[in-house]
Amino acid sequence: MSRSYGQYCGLARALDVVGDRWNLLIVRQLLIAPARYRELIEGLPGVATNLLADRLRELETAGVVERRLAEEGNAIVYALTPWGAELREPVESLIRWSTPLMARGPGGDHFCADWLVLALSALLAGKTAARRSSTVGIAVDDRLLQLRTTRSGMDVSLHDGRELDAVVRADASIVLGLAAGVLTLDDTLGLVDIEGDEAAVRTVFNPQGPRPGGSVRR
Amino acid sequence: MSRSYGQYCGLARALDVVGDRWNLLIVRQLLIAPARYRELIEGLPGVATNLLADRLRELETAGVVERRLAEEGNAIVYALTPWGAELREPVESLIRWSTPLMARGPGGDHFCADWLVLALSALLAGKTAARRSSTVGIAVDDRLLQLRTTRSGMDVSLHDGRELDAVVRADASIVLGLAAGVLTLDDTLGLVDIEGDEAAVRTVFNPQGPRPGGSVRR
DNA sequence: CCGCATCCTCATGGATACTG
DNA sequence: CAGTATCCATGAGGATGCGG
Repeated sequence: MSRSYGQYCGLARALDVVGDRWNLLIVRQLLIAPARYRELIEGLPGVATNLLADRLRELETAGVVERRLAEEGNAIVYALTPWGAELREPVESLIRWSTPLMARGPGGDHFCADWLVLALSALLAGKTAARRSSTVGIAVDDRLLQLRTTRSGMDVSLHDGRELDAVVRADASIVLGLAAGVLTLDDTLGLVDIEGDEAAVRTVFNPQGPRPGGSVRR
Repeated sequence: MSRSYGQYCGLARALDVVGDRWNLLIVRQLLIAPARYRELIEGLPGVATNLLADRLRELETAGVVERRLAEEGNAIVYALTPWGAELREPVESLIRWSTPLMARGPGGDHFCADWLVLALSALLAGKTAARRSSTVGIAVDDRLLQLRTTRSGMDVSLHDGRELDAVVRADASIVLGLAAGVLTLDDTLGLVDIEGDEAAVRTVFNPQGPRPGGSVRR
């Protein structure tokens, strides 16, 4: 790979830059948050260290990734350039497209709760009816994500320590089902733990409110 | 390649299906129009014949592509399944992202005017102010595309023989510049040929009308 | 002709060991 | 910790063959 398609076509030229194996997954990790080399290795199970180094160099010369110096000390942090960050749209489009593939469940695949940051962003965009601002935590495994809704839109990220109006705990596949609209909170009684302001959680995952006849837990 | 990432992540699973080299370009060709094997070879300069056969089989078993029998006779025609056609969104997102890469111009790359069907669709979506319905032809090299605008949106395809309100002729890079909003019709005096209803063309490429002080040709 | 399948060569990816 | 270096398996690319 790394060989150019040699076609004057937007898709072909885009793939010349990000079409090589692992490249878009590196972008995924950096869309979740800037990261150090070691964190990238951990967030990309299966990648070979030399490949990661090669890809980071290629993406840097292409203008997608940049190396920064960490605030504390001399550590290197990789982050997306502004143009690289614009890959959020195509990446989230692919995540939406993959819904039928995710419905099979995890199988034996690796899983990292951080990946849900992008999936939630992709699946909930434009769907959450935010009548009021709130910040909801999503706890999966031992990771905590946060979902902020405002009148102007929503934003998903890793938890940054701020106060949460509510916390939901559930398996990844449940969270994905809720976000994709395949499941409702009422469908998943007993599989989802809610602490705090349940109404805030419903605003995110179940805007139309409880179903006629559905019971509300807790 | 063709090796799975083994990650329970929408992006990784999407790339397991369409991330292999050539796969998304095959999808591109089929988004433009269903095609026969020979047409795919011609629209994918550089692909090896065995690779194309392999990829088509993989995409078929994955449920992205299907083989159909041509109306006349026993020829095989490849087309996208409904799920495969939903790749239009991620593909057009990547095309929008690639705008800086296309601004360099064609260089020595292959070019096929059909590819503009997707680029125009990606770049003009939501931008054309269609006060009235019209059908405009775009002539590049010896190919003719058509662009239909209605109040409900727009649609780009290969010309299907219907009557055209106007025909624009220009180089690919000019057409792309116009579609991306980097160029206006007034910028490109002498580089764009317009026959027929010029107002219909402006509705597509230059909704805000001629610039203050800009002159109108013909 | 069209629609592939085979064969061969070489670049690329994957795994592991190693180094500043 | 942040990468290189090395070796080997795999996959891409090109030419060619072959049945319908």
